[in-house]
Amino acid sequence: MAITIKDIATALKISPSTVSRALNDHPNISEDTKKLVSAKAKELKYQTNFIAAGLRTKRSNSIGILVPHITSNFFASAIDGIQKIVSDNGYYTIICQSNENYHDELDQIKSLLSCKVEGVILSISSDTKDFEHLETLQAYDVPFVLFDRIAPGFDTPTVEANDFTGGFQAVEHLIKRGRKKIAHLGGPGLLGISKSRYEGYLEALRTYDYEINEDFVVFTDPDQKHDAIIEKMFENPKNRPDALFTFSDELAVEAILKLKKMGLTVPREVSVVGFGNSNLCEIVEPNLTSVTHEPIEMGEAAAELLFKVIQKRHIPPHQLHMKFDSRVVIRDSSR
Amino acid sequence: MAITIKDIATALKISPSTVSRALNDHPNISEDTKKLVSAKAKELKYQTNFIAAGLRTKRSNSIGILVPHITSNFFASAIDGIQKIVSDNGYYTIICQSNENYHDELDQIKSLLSCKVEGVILSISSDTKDFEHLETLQAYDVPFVLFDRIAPGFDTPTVEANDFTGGFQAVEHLIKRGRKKIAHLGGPGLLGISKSRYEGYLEALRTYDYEINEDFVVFTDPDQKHDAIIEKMFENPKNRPDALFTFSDELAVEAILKLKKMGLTVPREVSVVGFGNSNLCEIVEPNLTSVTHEPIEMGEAAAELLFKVIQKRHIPPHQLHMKFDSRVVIRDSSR
DNA sequence: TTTATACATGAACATGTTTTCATGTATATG
DNA sequence: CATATACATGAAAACATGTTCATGTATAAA
Repeated sequence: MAITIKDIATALKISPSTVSRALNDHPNISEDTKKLVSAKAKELKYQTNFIAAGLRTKRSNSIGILVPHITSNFFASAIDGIQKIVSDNGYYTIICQSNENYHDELDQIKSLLSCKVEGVILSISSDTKDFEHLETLQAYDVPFVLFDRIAPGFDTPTVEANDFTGGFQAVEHLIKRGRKKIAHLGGPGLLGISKSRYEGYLEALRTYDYEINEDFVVFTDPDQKHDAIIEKMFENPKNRPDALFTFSDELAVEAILKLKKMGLTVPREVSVVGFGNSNLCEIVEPNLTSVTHEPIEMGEAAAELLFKVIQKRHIPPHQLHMKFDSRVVIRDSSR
Repeated sequence: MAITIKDIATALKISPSTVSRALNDHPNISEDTKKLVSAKAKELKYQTNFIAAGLRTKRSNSIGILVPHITSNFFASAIDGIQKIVSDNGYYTIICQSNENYHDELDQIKSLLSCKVEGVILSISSDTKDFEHLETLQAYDVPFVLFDRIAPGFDTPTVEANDFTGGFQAVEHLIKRGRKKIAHLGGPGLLGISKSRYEGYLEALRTYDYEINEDFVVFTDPDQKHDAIIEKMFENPKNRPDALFTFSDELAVEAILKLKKMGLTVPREVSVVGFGNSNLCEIVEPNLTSVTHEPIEMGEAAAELLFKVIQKRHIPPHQLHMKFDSRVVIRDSSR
């Protein structure tokens, strides 16, 4: 049987209230009894029952994290960053996955509400078109921070990469390498980050007076086979792109593998630039040039923002919507 | 303000007890009132307060997962498998990382105890020498399942890969390819799985009457630089291994990259076999031959076992300690 | 001496649910 | 008709904690 504050109370012949206050370092309690209580607590190996405490205070000491999937370099590392801050604050995390699926996302939000999490860090799925569930969060007064993939029109902090400039820089880099026909393999069409990276691509082309060729742009689904798309994009020798900027490193790797299978050499015939600067970059051959995307720093920032909201501390306006700038890490795939 | 069972009760002019029973599908409640209650619950968007329910029932509807780190292909996928079963059972998970660090592991166990998780799936860190914290779990009557990396001598279910036969098969494969001097880059020395894979390596050598050369075996630390180790192992042309079996795919990839830098061709001069059959295998050049290690299936099995213990259902002895057999997936790195 | 004030503590209630025990009604059995 | 039984429900306790309110003591101020 687990021991409670009552046990400590009877052992010391004082009231449970005093024990509770002593443990919570309440100013009304004398130093003497505080010492007595904490000594006894240690002796009896007392562990706070967070459930009971939470029921009373309506605080669960937990926050929820909802991401599309944890088996992804970016999100796994982001969670890493979040958890660091969260445990520093004495909280714990409940991690949920939406599997890039709107209905799962809804369910998970509901279950987070049932757990009475005090806040949520969330990255919307590529399947999500409407945002009623976020309104539900607001209705229940559960603060949340939108992470990486943000939903527009909510008065809540956001943490994202500067996808636009990231895309711009990637393409600018290819242009400066002398590439003339630059293609783009985009992400899921519904996602804002897909659009932003694509806009960056477009803007770079415009800036350098490049012609925009719609055949050179394809948006992809996450669970789709991409081989055929890549093949189609590069099969015509007369009108073949000589460079490719992809939405993610994963896509870039797929592309490199496929291009090599098609007998095209990277980077000589086709240069490739990915997005994410993940560990894959130094494994694939040739090593992949990529745009940085800092999951750990972004995760930490998101968690810190969330705690500021939870603690109702003031957030200076310029910190409310954080954009992490990217840079291009040049490797062999575009040299 | 969140809606409670009382709100439903007053709205329907019945008692909270009836509402509770109706929601929990208690047999004493008539079908009519059940329908009435669930309709009202839906109308008011009632969400069970798991905290309050948990206080009463001493059940938290949560289980803990404690792994060395979630940013690893294997553990991320394992968590995926676990979560599938867990959410099917109406539970949620609290995921903690030990960062391969014994003290963090202790802390996390304590915090899981405070959260009153009903069970724990855990994979010990490579730093863990003693197992007092597991005795604490037992003392508090919290059931746990040891996952992948097991601690010896506990009367609790275990789920692991058959690392011994995995190692054996990997090396047997290299032998059958005609390799004569087979080296082994092992995992952290304290881990049972490192030892088992190494034992499999040894046993294969013995079975085929190979000489055992101690210079060809090195155990590695997880946060150590491995380049120097690999260089040393292969620098001497007179006594250079012609094959390498590594503890993990990550190590194998590191080895392949380093070997190529050293001007050695894989697989002609050195064949390499990894362990894990992760997504890296088809990215690295040449594609990596590897031993399968099924994280999703193992995760599912662990979760199912844990629920059997939690529900005090009988576990047939042969299911108590599950070993997942591996097979060698042959790719270019050993062809 | 009386009154105010600070301080340390205890009694009792509140949190939202589940569950035991009690209760009342309707039906079946003797 | 009286009693037993099943059934549907309500009242109240229980879970472990935090917190409000009350209380008593000791010290300081008038």
